[in-house]
Amino acid sequence: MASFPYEDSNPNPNNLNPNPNHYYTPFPPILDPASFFDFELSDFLLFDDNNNNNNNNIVDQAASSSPSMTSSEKITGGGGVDSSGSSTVIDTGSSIVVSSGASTTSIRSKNGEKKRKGEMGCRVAFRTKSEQEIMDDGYKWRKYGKKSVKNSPNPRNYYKCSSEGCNVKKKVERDREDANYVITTYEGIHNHESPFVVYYNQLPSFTTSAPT
DNA sequence: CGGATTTGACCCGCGC
DNA sequence: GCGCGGGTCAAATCCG
Repeated sequence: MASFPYEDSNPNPNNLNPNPNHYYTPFPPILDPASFFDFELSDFLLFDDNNNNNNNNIVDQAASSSPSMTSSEKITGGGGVDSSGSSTVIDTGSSIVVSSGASTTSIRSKNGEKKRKGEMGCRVAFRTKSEQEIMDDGYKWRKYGKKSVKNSPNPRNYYKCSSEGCNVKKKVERDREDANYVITTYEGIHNHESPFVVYYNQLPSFTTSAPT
């Protein structure tokens, strides 16, 4: 497997992950994504709030303008997450983008105090070809909102990680151009292990090392 | 019956 | 200042 950036052993001192004790992205170390996920991984999108002022448009660009290769070029060329850029490309035409979360947009917490989105940690968006919008990524999510999106016939669903004390959120929406694709955006970093990982590590026939 | 989901209302930032 | 759009809340409802 190409080197996904979700491993916590990233030696890069510029690693944007504020919490090196956990996975760089919300993904558990799935050994065989093709079997674990019932969808075709088609397009990863990179957010780089530090280097790109308009990073929020990346999803829109990838969603509205069909060629997914453009997003790949952004990632490899920008190298916002890892200057080497090599870890961002996972497959031809597919790329992953992780944001450090430096957005200045304020959000409101329950008690009324404001937080910056940047404090949410990294943000990861990717597009997948799937009939299902709900993808089991090993974490337990609780739906807390649904909104129709402008210029899109498809609603956007909002989920929070149901683990206590974990503020990771994800948004799921269908590609406005191609309903066969689902755009998933993760915000924040889990402060706990994936239940899948815990279970996985307990299996006697497997160790923590991932196969090649 | 308890937890998850639904869904309309509400809040806030931003652009005009 | 106002309207729009995105994001969140929370009561009602659903479901196992």
